[in-house]
Amino acid sequence: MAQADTKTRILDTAEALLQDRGFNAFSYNHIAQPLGVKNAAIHYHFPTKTDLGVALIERYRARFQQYTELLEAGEASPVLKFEAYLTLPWRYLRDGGKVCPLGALEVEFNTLPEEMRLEVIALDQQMRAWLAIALEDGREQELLHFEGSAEEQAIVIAAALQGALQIARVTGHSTFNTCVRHLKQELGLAN
Amino acid sequence: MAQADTKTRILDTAEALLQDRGFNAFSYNHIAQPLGVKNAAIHYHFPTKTDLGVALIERYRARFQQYTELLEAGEASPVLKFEAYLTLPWRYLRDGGKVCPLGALEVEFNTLPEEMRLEVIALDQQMRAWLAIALEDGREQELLHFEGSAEEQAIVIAAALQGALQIARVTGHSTFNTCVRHLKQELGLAN
DNA sequence: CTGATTACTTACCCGTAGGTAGGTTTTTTC
DNA sequence: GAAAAAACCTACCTACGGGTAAGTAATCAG
Repeated sequence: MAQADTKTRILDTAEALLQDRGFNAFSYNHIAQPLGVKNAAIHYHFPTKTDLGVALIERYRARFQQYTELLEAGEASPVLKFEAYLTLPWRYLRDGGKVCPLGALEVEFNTLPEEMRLEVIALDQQMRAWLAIALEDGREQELLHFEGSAEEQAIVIAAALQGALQIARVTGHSTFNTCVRHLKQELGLAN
Repeated sequence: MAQADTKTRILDTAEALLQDRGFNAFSYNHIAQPLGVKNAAIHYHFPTKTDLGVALIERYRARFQQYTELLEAGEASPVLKFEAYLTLPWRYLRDGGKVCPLGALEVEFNTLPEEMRLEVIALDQQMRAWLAIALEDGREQELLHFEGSAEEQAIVIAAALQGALQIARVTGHSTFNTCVRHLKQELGLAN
């Protein structure tokens, strides 16, 4: 816990690799080298790659939790919450054309160890459940407009954003912006 | 070219593996074993994995080409074309919870050799361009309703389907159906 | 000041990945 | 029916994957 926290730097590097290349496409050495450390050092902090994967997803979850708590504490409006949700993939795209971690993990889902799968499911539900509540609140306050259940709407939004991030890799960033604009319009939001 | 065409069976197996586990997560042995053949046999037909990958995507392209030509020949209406487009991911999902090949390849895009990347881009554009034309025709004939350009609409549809297939892995098949229903409604289609 | 703990390194191990060289069998071609 | 081409198999190679054991340097706790 002295020099800039190696454990955190490992997670940071692994996270970037996950969203850049996928979980199966990076190794302990891919993490170790940029940190100027040997791969055994990674094993010291995360004995197996499964451990690392689980820790990664748990950190996403904790971060999302904090993020939403901050929004709740700030009495954010449903519209702001929705836009805050959009900010996440938007940052991924801007930060080197990264992809949504859930998308990456879901594509490789059948190769993941059970422990990681459970975390993926938990993260997916956590995020979409929160979005659904925000959407429902927005509709009740007549700020957002849509038909069907809020859960269904949340699925469509999550799916579109996830897919858009991926397609943006081959078609350019505008793809993502197009999707966002479309989703906003659909919900009756300006611009 | 005698006993059921090994080359085709290799591509079939590789295709299933790609959509089940991703490109980096299967090896020549994963293909060879179910075919009752040694991995050198795969190398005989596809010297490198890149060759195999390129051949795979080219086959997707050829198949889509045939599929659309059939629809054009049958004078399919824009609505039928749109529904035919929906059929593709729907089959993937039914066929063992597979994922859209484009989604899988895009997630791993940064790990793919240049030759494969070019094919991915070509497949992506081929599919979305065709969809866009169908959508535009549908709007002109007042069968489909949407705002903005058809290309943009095609992006949103492709992204949503792609993402929905992935999310369906952790949330169940209904996720995908929800998205499809939503997209149809949005275009002004019944059911 | 010492013993224990933390955070590593060095030096391995084994399995698998993609790939190759050369031989063998089967099929085709003339 | 012989030569040639196609479709493999055997046996291997090297590189890298995840992972481990044992040692070391530095810090910390009493």
